[in-house]
Order: sequence, then structure tokens, then C-alpha cells
Amino acid sequence: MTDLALHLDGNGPLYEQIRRAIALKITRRQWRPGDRIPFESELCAALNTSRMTVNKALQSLADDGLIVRRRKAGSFVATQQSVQAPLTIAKIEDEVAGEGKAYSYELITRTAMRAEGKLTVAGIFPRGTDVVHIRCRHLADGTPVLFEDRYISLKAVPVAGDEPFEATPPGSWLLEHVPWTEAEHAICAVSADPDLAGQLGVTVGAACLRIERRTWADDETVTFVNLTYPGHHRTLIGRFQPGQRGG
Amino acid sequence: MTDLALHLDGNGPLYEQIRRAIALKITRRQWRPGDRIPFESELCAALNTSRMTVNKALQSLADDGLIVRRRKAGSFVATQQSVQAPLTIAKIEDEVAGEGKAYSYELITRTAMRAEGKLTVAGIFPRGTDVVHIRCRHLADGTPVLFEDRYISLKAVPVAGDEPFEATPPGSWLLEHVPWTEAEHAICAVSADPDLAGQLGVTVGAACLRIERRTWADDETVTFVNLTYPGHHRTLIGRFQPGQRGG
DNA sequence: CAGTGGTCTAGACCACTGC
DNA sequence: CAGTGGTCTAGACCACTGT
Repeated sequence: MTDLALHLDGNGPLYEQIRRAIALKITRRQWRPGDRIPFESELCAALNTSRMTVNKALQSLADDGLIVRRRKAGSFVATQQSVQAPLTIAKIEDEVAGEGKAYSYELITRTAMRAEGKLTVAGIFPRGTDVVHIRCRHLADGTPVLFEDRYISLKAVPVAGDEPFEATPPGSWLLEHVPWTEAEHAICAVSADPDLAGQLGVTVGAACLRIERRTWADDETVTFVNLTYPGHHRTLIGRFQPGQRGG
Repeated sequence: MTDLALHLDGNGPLYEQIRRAIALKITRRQWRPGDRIPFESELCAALNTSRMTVNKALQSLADDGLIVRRRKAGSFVATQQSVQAPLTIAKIEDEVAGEGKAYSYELITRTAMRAEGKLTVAGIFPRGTDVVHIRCRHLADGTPVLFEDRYISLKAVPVAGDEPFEATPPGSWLLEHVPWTEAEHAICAVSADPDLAGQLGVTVGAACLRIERRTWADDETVTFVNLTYPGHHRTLIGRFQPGQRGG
């Protein structure tokens, strides 16, 4: 339980003021993890606002994980405190262009094959699925900035079998040709093996940042890709503000 | 410009159906980047719904970067296609506990000092700021899983000067004692130097994943921390679905 | 200056869920 | 079964911004 002395600062939309006021109570630990915060109806009465407005503030807090909402029970300050950070993975072409550098693309190998071994063990493609395996790299002003190792399912994307990928990066090509509906990412650090080191122009053993992405369309895996960046490549993840809607 | 044959599938809340229907138009490239999508008023009329419902769907699409909204002009399919991935950085204690392992913490060094050199060059702390420098590590079932190198501003958090951090990890301690209002993250890969390798129990030169976090309270930097994970530590970033509200 | 999205209201019904 | 949040409506006013 809690007191209801919420301070609205008068800046910006009402729902943001409410959001900020509640977020402040939480970050200042006046409302502590596990505490129930006032019901929507109580907040409406206390702040003399409509329920939709209060609801918008609370939903936003719930989206960001600051509170947990349960019907009939109420809303509670989240016990699992974690930090959210919105990671935006831009198309590499856009990223390079955004730095004012000249983008270029090089296909290294393109192989038709059947999924076997690691690809099936990881549960990515069913055994025997026809896939195209593409290895390529992306450069900024002639310097390698991204090595891409990609598998495309020919079952999900038959036309990929006819695409040489010699001039068009597979990422862009897929965006143009395949509607994906879902993506999952993982991130890790890897040491450059001799091949990778050569492609990225780093020393063997150098630390590199790898993003794995698996993309689905309608419950079928469309593509699986490893994007490997030189380690010094710093990816800015972005800011999060519990008080003001994140960005 | 666009046709208006939106197909609502009848599953779930109306605003999600609308969101899904529009997202599908975009991912299927029937509405292409730069295209104007129907006005709220048009969607209301076509779908026989209230504006608030349509608005909720469109705002959600705008939040996720699929569309851009401009007053007086309308809403447009985003031209900058990028992939959003929600990165959740849990408290390491929670993460270890979540894996069913025994969490432990070890302070390595704790030093009071003044900000100089790299810390001021990077614009993190003003030159001469009193800071506490803490190096510590976190273990799961006795195995190191995270090395932490942290600076805490005594200007922003004077009581940190009296805290030994021998039993309490500084991250948890700060969460308990300081209301932060903003955080910024960057991520990169680093090679383990001999010291780091020893602390993490990896070989010298091994690739490690590093998250840099800078935390503010009221425009003042509270803490700057490097969190370094062994490279094999894969961080799952999460799923994003343009059709269904991400999670 | 006209039209769009941004916000807000005062109702309403309902699903879920804790008691 | 009672009470909470989830959703929806049919209005309204206003800020901003293209034209």
C-alpha cells in the first residue's frame, strides 16, 4: 500500500506526467518492489482524470517492466528489476551511409546444399532442407566492417535458388522479396579464426562481436545468419529512461 | 496511397488485429516504404471502429518503427527499415538464480580516487571528480560469469564512500540507494588481457562480450560500468514480431 | 488556414482471477 | 462472485504543420 501524493509537474501530456510521477515513486523507492500501487480507480479519483489516461500511463509502465498488472489483484512494482535497452539493428548499408562512408559489398561464396550437421542439431532447419549458403562481406570506404554467413531456406524462399547474390546483399534482397514475421537474436563474442580474420582484416584471434539472427515467416525458418563485426565496432544500444518514455 | 482491404482475423483485441493487418500489408510489401497509409479517419470508417482503437494500433506501429506519423500529412511506411530487438539486462543475481545455480560475489579491489585520464577524456566524469573504483566478479556455482569494473561518483552518491562493497555487489547496492533516471549502453567484443583472463577463468586473448553502461540521475553521471562476460556467454536478445506486439 | 494526429473524457461491457 | 484491469466507444478540443 502506498500514499497517493503524486506530483504532476505540468510538463507535457497528462499521461506522461502520471507515468513520470509513478516512475519517480518507484525509482526513489517510495514504492518498493512487490508493493501494490493504487488502483486505476483510485488514481483517477486522486488525480481527477479519466481512466483511459491513467490506463495509458500504467500500460506504458508495464510495457517497460516497471510494474506488473494482475486483474482483480491490482498493479505491483516489479520485483525483477532489470534494465531494458532497445537495440536497433540497422541495415548495414544505412549504417555505413549514415557515417558518410562509401558502402560496398562483396560476395565470397554461394553454395546450394542440404541442411545437415550443426544446422539441424541447432534445430534451425529440418534435416535435408535445401538451403543456399552465402558468405559475403560489407565494406565502408573499402574497409571490411561486417562479415555475413547466411543460410536461406529454399523451401521458404524458392526464388532464392535463382538469385546469384553477386551484386545484391542477401539481407536487402530478402527484405525485398520475403515478408518475415518474426525474428530472434542472440549476441556473443567470438575469436576470429584465420578465415574470418582474413575477411574482416583483423588479426587471428581478435575478438569480434557476433549477432545471430533467425527469421521466421509463418512458423517456418526463412533464414539464419551470423553477422560478425570487428570487436572495436561499438554498437550503441540506446537510452532508457524510466521516467520519460524511452528512446 | 493504398487500397483499404484490411483483413481482420478475429483473433484477440481489435487494435491488435488492426495492427497485425497493417503490419502484414507492410511486410508483404503491398504498402511500401514511403507510401502513405490510410488516415485514421479512413480506417475508422472502413473498419467501423472508433478512432481511439485505430490510434492505439497506429501508435504501436510507430513505436516499433514500422510507420512514421506526421500531423497534417498522415502516416507513412518507414523508409529506414531496421530490426528492433529488446535487450533485457537482468541483474546478474537474478540471471544466475534463474539458471538454478548458486550465486556468489567477490570483491577484488575497491579504491578511492579522482577522475583523470580516460574517464575524463571520454567525458564521463568531470576532471577531479571523486570516485570509487570497484573491481569485482560474479560467479555461478563457483564459476566466474561476469567481471565488473565500475566507477561511482562520490559527488552524486556520497554514501558510497562509506560502503565497503565486500558483501554487497555494487550494482544491487546502487539500485537500493540511488534512484537513477537514465541509462545508456554500448556493446562490444574485447580480448581478455591477462588480468581479465584470470578473473574470468578464460585463456588470455579469449573473446569476451562487454556491455558498457553509463547511468545518470538528474543530468549527473552516477556510475560508469564495464560488464564483461566470457565470450561463450550467449545473450538472448529476444523476439520481435511486427505483426504481434513484441515481447 | 484547413486537416491531421495527439490527447482527453465519461461513460460502457467483459474476461479473468483472487477470494 | 465481486472487483480489477482490458478493451472499446463516440464524442471533443487542440497543437502542429503542410499548403
